[in-house]
Amino acid sequence: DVTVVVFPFVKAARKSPEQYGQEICEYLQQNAPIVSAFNVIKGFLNLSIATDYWVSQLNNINKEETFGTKNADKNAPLTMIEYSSPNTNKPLHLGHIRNNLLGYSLSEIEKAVGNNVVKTNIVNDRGIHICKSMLAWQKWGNGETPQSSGMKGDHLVGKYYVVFDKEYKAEISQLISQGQTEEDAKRNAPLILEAQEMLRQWEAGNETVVSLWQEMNSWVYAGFDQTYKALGVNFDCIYYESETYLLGKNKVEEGLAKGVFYKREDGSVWADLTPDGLDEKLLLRSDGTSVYMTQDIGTAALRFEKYPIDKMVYVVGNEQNYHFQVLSILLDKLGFKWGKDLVHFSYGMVELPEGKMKSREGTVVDADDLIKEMIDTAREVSQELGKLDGCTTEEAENIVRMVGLGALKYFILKVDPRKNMTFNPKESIDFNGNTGPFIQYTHARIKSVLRKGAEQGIALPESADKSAVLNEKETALIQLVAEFPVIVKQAADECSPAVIANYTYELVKEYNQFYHDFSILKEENTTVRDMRLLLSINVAKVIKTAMGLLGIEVPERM
RNA sequence: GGUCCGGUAGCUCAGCUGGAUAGAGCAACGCCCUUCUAAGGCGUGGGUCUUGAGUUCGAAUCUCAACCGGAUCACCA
Repeated sequence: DVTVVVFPFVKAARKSPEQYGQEICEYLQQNAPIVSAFNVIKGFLNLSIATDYWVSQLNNINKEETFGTKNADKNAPLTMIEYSSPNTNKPLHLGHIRNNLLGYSLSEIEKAVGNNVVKTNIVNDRGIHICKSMLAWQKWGNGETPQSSGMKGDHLVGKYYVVFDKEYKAEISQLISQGQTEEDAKRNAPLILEAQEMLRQWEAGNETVVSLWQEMNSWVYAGFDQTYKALGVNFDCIYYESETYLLGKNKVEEGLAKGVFYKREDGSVWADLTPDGLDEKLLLRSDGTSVYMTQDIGTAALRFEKYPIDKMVYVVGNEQNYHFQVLSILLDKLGFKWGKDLVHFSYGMVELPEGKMKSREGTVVDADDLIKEMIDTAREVSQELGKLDGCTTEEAENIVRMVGLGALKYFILKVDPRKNMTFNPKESIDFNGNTGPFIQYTHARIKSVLRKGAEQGIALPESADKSAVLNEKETALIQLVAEFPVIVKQAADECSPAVIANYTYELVKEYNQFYHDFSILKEENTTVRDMRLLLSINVAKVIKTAMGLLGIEVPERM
């Protein structure tokens, strides 16, 4: 009799031959009544476990200049990633931070798997919301500027957006007390009428309005640049809605001519998506002006004209799932072959313990405030622990900045991007446990060992000797390090920086145990010592590379 | 109401392409610095993986249903 045993090999990659062999043997003992087969397999596995297997793995790893990161050649596929897309009427907040970090990390990961990447941004620099800030500034600003007030430009403009909202609400409640319904009051309040008039003036090219608009936007851009710089994100090309919002109209007109869309009696243009299981969608208002969707069609067309894009990724919150579903179908209907292929990287919202952030209710976590708080906390912790006592102020500040930002970025990137996440401002972000600083600390520790080694005249090894005997921690570490390129690939496939974050944590945890249990420089057997040094060097390299993919810097000491 | 997403320890999250005793961190308690950085390591307690059926040798993982929570369905962006 012959019994065929099918054994799951799926997880085999993460286990050593010893572990895996033992598993197979145990399984067979329990499940397969074939003693001879059991013995054959056992014998085979014993043969396959060469003593120098893991050492040679380590040497292979060491030969790779970088881990899973290649320099893309010109012919490699081009991925365009859009992220950030802020409105220019208020400063960036925690939601934007998540968007920015995900977008940036995603582009780094795309590069790491060999693609060319163009990072882009669409700035919503026009519309009624900007007019609200402008109007409030005109009425109550007394000519205040970033220079005169010392305020960051985006915060200044945001302040007047809030002022508008306050005054607008006051008008509404007054109108309601005069007997109007809430709906009517919202529509008839003098302030909103004035803002709408201002938007019409802007579209008509009124010089005063346009120059005010330009001035206030320039304040905002200066502010945004500062925040982007602090966060360490950047863009290869930036699109402005004011320059692209009319372009979609042509495409819609073409679609209308082709009979893809239809016009209603009042002159508005619609797409009928009921065959796709969706509703009807407005594309041009009855007065001929364009809406959000029209603009996105135009911007997409513009981008594809300029770049040979193979993959277009929109990093936009999951509240816009419907929008991108529709956009994809519309582009397809218009005959753009890439319409169906666009990727909406739909990330979850950042929520506070009491619920969603609402800018109107002032329950937003401001990006600049948060960044500053994180760095301040890092400074306090460092001082308490006396970690940076030997450093110059400049060095210390740089390290403190890296650690504070590392804590913030890792906190956000370690969770699955698709899921909503909770941020509790009262319980500030931790510096212990599964955190950015924990990982940075391990890197600094390794660097410290290497420095000490150099001081003692121990040369850094080029390769490990095959006679080195490995302990369990060491083989586990080599396995983890060797796995890194697979992880990067997986992160790219799943569009998930969190995969890299969680892997790095696992690696670092393992290294800390090793570090605690075994000494490196004090090891008397130089073969073992060199192997450990080589292992440490490679762990540090992986940490640095992996954190780099998350946009997190790692210090040499901390 | 239609569509989509989620529900794992007190809290924040991994694990989900089916596989062994469901893992971390935080919080609580206890231990370890004359030894390469204690932002570290070790240990203890803490679970009906929302519920119920189904498929399977085997389900946190796949299917269906229910319950709970969120998003979305604008002549806003």
